[in-house]
Order: sequence, then C-alpha cells, then structure tokens
Amino acid sequence: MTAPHPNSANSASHRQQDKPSPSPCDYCNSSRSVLYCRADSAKLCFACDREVHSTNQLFSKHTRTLLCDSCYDSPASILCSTESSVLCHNCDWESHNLSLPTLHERGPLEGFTACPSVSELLTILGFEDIGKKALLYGGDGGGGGGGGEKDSAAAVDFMGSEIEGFSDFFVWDAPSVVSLDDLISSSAAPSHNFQAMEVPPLPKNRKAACGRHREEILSQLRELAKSEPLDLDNEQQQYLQSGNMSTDPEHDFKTDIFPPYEWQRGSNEPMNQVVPLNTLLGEEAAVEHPTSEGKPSVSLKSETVSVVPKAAPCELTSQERDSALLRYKQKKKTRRYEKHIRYESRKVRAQSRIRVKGRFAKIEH
DNA sequence: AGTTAAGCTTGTGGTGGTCGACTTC
DNA sequence: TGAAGTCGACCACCACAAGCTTAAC
Repeated sequence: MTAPHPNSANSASHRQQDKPSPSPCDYCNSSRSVLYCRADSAKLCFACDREVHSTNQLFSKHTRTLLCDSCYDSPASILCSTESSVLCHNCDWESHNLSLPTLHERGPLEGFTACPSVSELLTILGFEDIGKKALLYGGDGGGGGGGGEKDSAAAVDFMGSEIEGFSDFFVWDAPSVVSLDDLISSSAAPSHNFQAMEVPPLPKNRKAACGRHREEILSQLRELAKSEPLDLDNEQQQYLQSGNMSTDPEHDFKTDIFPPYEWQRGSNEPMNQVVPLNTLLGEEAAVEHPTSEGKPSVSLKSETVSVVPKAAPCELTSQERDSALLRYKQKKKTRRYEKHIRYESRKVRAQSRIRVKGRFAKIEH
C-alpha cells in the first residue's frame, strides 16, 4: 500500500465536509443504492438491480457500475487502489489531478451486464477469493480483494472473518484488452438464441476492490445469495442439505483456484477452452467443446464463460490501452441523449418558418 | 518567397410541427 | 380489437464551417 500523500488528509477532509450521503435505491427506496445503471439513470441495490434487469434481454444488456464513493451520484469508472475507492471521472479528477497527482495507483473500472450470479458478482467486484459460503454463513465482516497464492490460503480461513491484511493485495490488474462490452455490438437477439459474450461478464476488475462500501455490498450480496440456492455447485448444495458446515480446505482451495465462472455447469472439468479474440468480437457466438459422448456441443454464452488469456494479442501497450479506455469512458460519460439545441438562432428561425402539415414549406417570392 | 488576415464560395447539417407506422396495454 | 403511447421521417431554409483565393506586409 502506498503511503498516503501529505495532502490527502486535507483533501479527504475537504471532501468529507460537503460529502453527500448515500441515497436509497431508486426502485425499492429502502436499501442503500450501490449500483448505477446508466441506461436507466437509476441508482439501485443489488436485489433491485437483479429484479429490474432480469425482466427481459434488452434490460439485461444495460451496463451497471458501482456508484462513485465520493459523490454517490455518478457511476464509478476509476478504481483507486491506493485509497481502495471507486470514483467517477469528476471526483477522480478532483481528488487526483488537483491534489494527488500520480501518487495513487489507479486504473479503469469496468461495469457488468446481464444478471450475473452472486459468485460471478463476487468475481466482478474483486471478491473472488471469498467464496459463496462466506456470504451465506459469514458474519458481517467485510473482506474482498486480493488474489494469488497468499490470498487463496487466507481465504480458507475466511468464513466470515475479515481477511487479515487483505488490503495489501489491492494491486490493480489492468484489463488485457479494451472492455469487450465496449467492443461487442449489442445487436438484437438473433434467431439462434445465442447471447453476446457479455453474458455473463468476463472476470473484470480482478484483484480489484469494490470501493469503500464493501460491507454494504457484501451484505446485499449475502441477502442475494440466500435467494439463489441453485447457484451453488453440487458440493455446496450437499453441504447445505447435509448440514455439514465444516470447512473443507481442499474444496475451498479448489474453488478458489477455479472460480465458478470458469467451470462449465454440471461438469467437474474446468473450461480450458481459449476463445480467440475474433470470436469474442462477435464472429462466433457460441463455443464448441466436446461432450462425454465425443460429440461437439454448443453451449450458450450465458451458460459457459470461456477463459480469456490475460495477455491477449494486442499491439497496444498497457498505458495506451488504459489511455484509450479512459478516453472512451470519458466520452461515454459525457454523451448526451436528450435533445440539445446547438444553434438557438436556427431554432428561432425554424419556429417562425411557414409549414404545411408540420413540414417546412417553400416561401413563395 | 513566405506568412497572415480578410473576404469569398460552397456544401452540409440543424431546426420544429405533424403524420403515420409501429408497439404496448 | 381498439385505444393510447412512442418514435422516426419529412419538409425548406440558411447559419455555419471548411476550403479556397486574394491582398497586405
């Protein structure tokens, strides 16, 4: 962890003074909102997010991101691993460009689409090492982030208690490619019923933290997990049914090494199929893999998530990718959908124009 | 001869009320 | 099936921007 900048205290206290408070979910108005859906311009809790975005395929394509830790009003697009916070571009600019230039380790933060399971959400939010059992049976302790061998071992002992020193592992792992969600065109559902690769999302934000509200997020995910028993794998269901709550280090280790999103459902074999980049970009919508009968089967993207090599073939350097991603995010953020009058004079002119059934008519001279 | 500013030319896109096709309930 | 709601197309004019030309230094 990088030592805080001398000015960070001042800037933090300054932000604290007029710091807005978290707002309730726009949908249920009771839980605290932690997610932002740009398409709906709505702040949602995890439960409502699932309810809203599982209604149809169109809604499921909405990209959601964590709410900014600072303003609670905008979608976060930057992860500051030094502060363990997620920030929108404006707040990131204020806190990092003005007072803390270049000292903090930051990186782009991805959103997610579709309706990922709790385990997938854990991965997306950087809690991949916690495991679902911790959600189900764990206490109120936070946790999250981290990865690697050291963390895997620590996760065995997790079970509701905070991983000691987990914050030391907040090392941003920059995405190897520009966000696939950004690249894949969200064309209407074709006849073959395949879904785009965004369902479920790739394990973005790995080793990332989910900001300063880990406890709230974990709490909501815990509630979500209780209503999602089918998401558990066979072994975990057996644990539930048999009432055997004892920890199985080997099992935990296995699930830690091979998170659920990397496993084909109903199979004990990890999905090692590597999908070429052109496939991810929409050339093919399905992945073939052999079945036990030797016949190739095609699994939908919603059921199978392929392992994407970390070092994707790309000419861009990491810095260039980050820069391009930031530019894209900035542009996306400033995109305006409402009608915007660029030339007031033209508006005045158009309003005074002669019309025939609403259409502009020629002026007879 | 090179640079800069002003003037000119030309093509393009923005503007709003209404209609009709389409979707939703 | 019909009512209600949504959304894009349509129209003519001209402000605007970009490119070009000319003059001044």
